[in-house]
Amino acid sequence: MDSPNYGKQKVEALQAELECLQKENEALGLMLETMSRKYNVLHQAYIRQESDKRLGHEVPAAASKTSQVFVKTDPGDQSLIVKDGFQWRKYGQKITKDNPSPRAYFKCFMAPGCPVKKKVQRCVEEKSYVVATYDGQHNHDIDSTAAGQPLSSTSIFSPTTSVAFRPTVTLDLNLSGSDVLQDRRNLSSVMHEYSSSNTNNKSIEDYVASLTKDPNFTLALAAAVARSIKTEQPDN
DNA sequence: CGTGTTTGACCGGCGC
DNA sequence: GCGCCGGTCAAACACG
Repeated sequence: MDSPNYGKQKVEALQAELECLQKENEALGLMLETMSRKYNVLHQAYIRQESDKRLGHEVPAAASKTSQVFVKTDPGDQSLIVKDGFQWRKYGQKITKDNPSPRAYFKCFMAPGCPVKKKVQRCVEEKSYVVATYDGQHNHDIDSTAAGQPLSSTSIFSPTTSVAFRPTVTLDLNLSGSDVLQDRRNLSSVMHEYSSSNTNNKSIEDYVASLTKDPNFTLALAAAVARSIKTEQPDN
């Protein structure tokens, strides 16, 4: 068992695992950075709203109707299609200054007069992710039969406030009312609970059940979980 | 031929 | 006032 081949295979396996973890870490770092930026924007907006309230001004509620989700896709797939259970009609596409990838504009047409729009753009730093920004609230229910399974084959991270849509796989990383350090703790807490086999948290089990449907996510997560368990329990 | 997508033109907001 | 940029419109085009 201690043959050179066995050692070589072990090194290769560890290198592959390390590479996998590095990619995972890059993606998580990117999301964290985005969340931090979002938090700063939201915090400034919150401060403005509070000062407006003190001055007796009415605060518009429109700001709370925007959400942003990260969707893991095939990096080679340029379609910018996010299956979220709603029916969207593309009405425009633009190249923006801050991102060489085109931004696509969609309107919801599942119900007449539905005001919801979304913008979909490939993430500038992590090409395997697209960022979908939802604007407005649906005036109708989701039709799961209309557009295939909603988001079940993709990995979703929702770093901001959520609107009334139904992601199957959503890590609620709502930033409002918390600080960045708390979000870091929440993120690591989710990963920790994920790695603990004796958890009684039903929602985590639901997450696992949903995420295991995605082979890519399962593969990457399994490596991360294994690494996490080793770190937590070096004796084992 | 009907429906959905593409893409250039246009418009309005914002910063300088 | 001007220019830049993001968002929207609508005619042309593609496809079933």
